[in-house]
Amino acid sequence: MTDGPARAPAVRRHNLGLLLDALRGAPSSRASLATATGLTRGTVAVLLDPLVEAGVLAEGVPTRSGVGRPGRPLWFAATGPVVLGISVEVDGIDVRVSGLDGETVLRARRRRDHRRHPAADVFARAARVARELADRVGRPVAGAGLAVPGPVRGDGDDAVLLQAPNLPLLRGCRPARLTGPFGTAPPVVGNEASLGALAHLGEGPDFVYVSADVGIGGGIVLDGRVLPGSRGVAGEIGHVVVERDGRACGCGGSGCVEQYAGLPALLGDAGVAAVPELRAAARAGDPAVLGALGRAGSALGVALASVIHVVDVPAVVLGGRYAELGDWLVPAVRAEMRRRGLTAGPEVEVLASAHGRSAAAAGAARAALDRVLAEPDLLLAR
Amino acid sequence: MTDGPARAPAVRRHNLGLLLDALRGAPSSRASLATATGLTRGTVAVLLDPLVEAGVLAEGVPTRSGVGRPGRPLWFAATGPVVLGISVEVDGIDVRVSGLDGETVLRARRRRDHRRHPAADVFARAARVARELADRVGRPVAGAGLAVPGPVRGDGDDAVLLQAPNLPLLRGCRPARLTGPFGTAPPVVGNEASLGALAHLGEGPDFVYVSADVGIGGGIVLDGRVLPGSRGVAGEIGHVVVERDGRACGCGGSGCVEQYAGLPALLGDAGVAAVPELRAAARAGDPAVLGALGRAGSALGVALASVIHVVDVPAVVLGGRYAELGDWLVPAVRAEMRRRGLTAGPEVEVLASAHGRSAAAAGAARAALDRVLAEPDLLLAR
DNA sequence: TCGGTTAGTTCGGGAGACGAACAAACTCTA
DNA sequence: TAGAGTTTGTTCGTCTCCCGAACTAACCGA
Repeated sequence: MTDGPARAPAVRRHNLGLLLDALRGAPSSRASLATATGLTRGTVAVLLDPLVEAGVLAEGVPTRSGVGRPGRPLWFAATGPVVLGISVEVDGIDVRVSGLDGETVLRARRRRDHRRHPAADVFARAARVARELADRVGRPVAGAGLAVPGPVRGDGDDAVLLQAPNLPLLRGCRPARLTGPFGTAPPVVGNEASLGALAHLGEGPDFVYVSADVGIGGGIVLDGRVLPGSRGVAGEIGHVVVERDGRACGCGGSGCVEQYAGLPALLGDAGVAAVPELRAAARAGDPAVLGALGRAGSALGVALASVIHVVDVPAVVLGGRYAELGDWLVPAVRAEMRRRGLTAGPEVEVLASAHGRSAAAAGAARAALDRVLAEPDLLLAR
Repeated sequence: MTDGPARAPAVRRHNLGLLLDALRGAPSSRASLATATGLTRGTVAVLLDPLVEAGVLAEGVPTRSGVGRPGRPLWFAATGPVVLGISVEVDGIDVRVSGLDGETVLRARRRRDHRRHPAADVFARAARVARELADRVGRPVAGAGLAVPGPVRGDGDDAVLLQAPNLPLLRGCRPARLTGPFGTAPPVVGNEASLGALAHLGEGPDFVYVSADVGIGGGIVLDGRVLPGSRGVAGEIGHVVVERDGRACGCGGSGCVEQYAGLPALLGDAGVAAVPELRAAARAGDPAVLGALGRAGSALGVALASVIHVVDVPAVVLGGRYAELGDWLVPAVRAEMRRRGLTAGPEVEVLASAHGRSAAAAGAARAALDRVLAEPDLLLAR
């Protein structure tokens, strides 16, 4: 409701969003929803009854609890609409189907090298895979989120993928037009790291997410929303400087964290070829590998100290391939940040992502869910 | 309208805010406001007539323009309510009185060393000075903004000044309770650098503001609002790292920009005692001083490159004492950012503040104005 | 002087939330 | 076991606020 005049329906939409948001936590009766949201019991009934009618919400038997007439709990129906999270990656497609309560219903990963395929082909295929999965679930689709491997500007059908370092053929395309709509609306399109951040909202409404893949990406979540940036490239934490006259970087600068804590740098420093190997050596106690991990974590800690001084969030989540290396990186990052006046633990928490490589699809589903619950008409349109 | 249920009055408030916002630009007739906002002519009249009645808005004579009945322009009355911007600083109080159109009506600076005075005394005096100024203007006060020299957590009466490096006696106080309300509401309380940023909204809705005084402060403005931070200390750009093993900093870390581009570092490097002297020497072409300015600007550019990679804004404004040194700092900052892949000019603009030392009071007035226009009931309450 | 056009006002209607009243369902107590 | 007390869900009248259409007012041009 940032722009444009408000009319009566906007009030309904707002209040319905409030109710669905409250319902996200646990099943509740109309009366408890009323006290939770500040609405009247009557209003709650008027707003939710159409959704019960439409099969979006299910109504349980009265649950006795203390004195008075017991309330009948409402929850998101197990046969009601779902949202899709779709992540288009260099080497495949990752899809997740979630219920409106956020629970994962089904997930799948299809491996395929996308580097030689044109944008229309890649996104059409992604959409097909996602729709097949939804068909298998047999529940209507209320919306979708689409994670893409590069910065995005604009929203919905007009969203354009500005560049894609690892998939040059996708550059400049409009992903939502290539997939078509899901339910009645185009998918929410976002950068994979930005959307990946959203998968970690359980950690709180404010945090920084840093994810390593080929480069270092990230997302900054403030008040439950990802910082978009005016050109769609916010959260490029890989190019935060840790040493002004340090190693040359592909961006043209020198001393960017990516050159110290990026996967290529880390693997090179450790003298191994791939992450699983690195993990195994670290677990075996290889001192050279442990040293490399400590140095990478320390560089990351320097960069994150800068970031946190700027955006002031109380938590850091390490994701992507970093998640697999959390046992060694997290302590190193913590130590460096503590050294820089940010008391890790009570003040700034540092932790490894529990999602790992599927964070983008999970976050895309979450973005779709947020959209649908904020725009509940999408649930009744079909 | 982030939280809580929406009722009919919220719609009115929203739409009235929309109208006043549209009116901020230039006088407009009811009909043109209607087309600008998407409301009906009738609705515009219903919403604005009480404000005309109350003397907040003034109505002009019909202005003939083309065919048809000419509209009667409305604007913020020159005798209507004003907002106050108050900045409490180490060495004095800066106050600005602004009309609802944002025009400055009156300003004043009272010098006084605050270091030995307790918080209650300092803020009571600031409030008295501000109220005196408002009395002299003879227009009612609709609201105020209060800039304080340290990080702030909370809002309104509950806002607490977490610390004040240069005025230790103010630490932990609740400024809004010490000044009392202005109009019917407590002042908007914010950090001087955060609010100072708001003074530069003319440059666009998204930018980074960096201000040097004793330390380096800053504010990040996104979509016209200052990033608050979860602990009230967002925008601490002074502690962005430029050289991980560089000079030790008071924050406990090492290599923070503040140690390279802060005023003490800059003056020490240049071998002069104060900013005016520095300016004079630079203007005279003193090579040592020019070198020091170049080095400081370059360090600042490194830090700002990091910041911009994180928050992705298209402009940087140098304020505080930096503003006076813009002629030499701006080119150095630009050069360093360009070197790091951020094309200064078209992509990221770098410029010096036109407000200089009065930015905090100006920004505080702007914050108050935004609050009042978003909550137009404040205009009718008195 | 009379259409054409735009501005401002008035009035009926609709959307949506509130509050009070009421029926339903359960617990507790005498 | 009956009734009092309590809480839930529903219904209905009322209020606020907006829209759209109709009407009057004011100005231009032929």
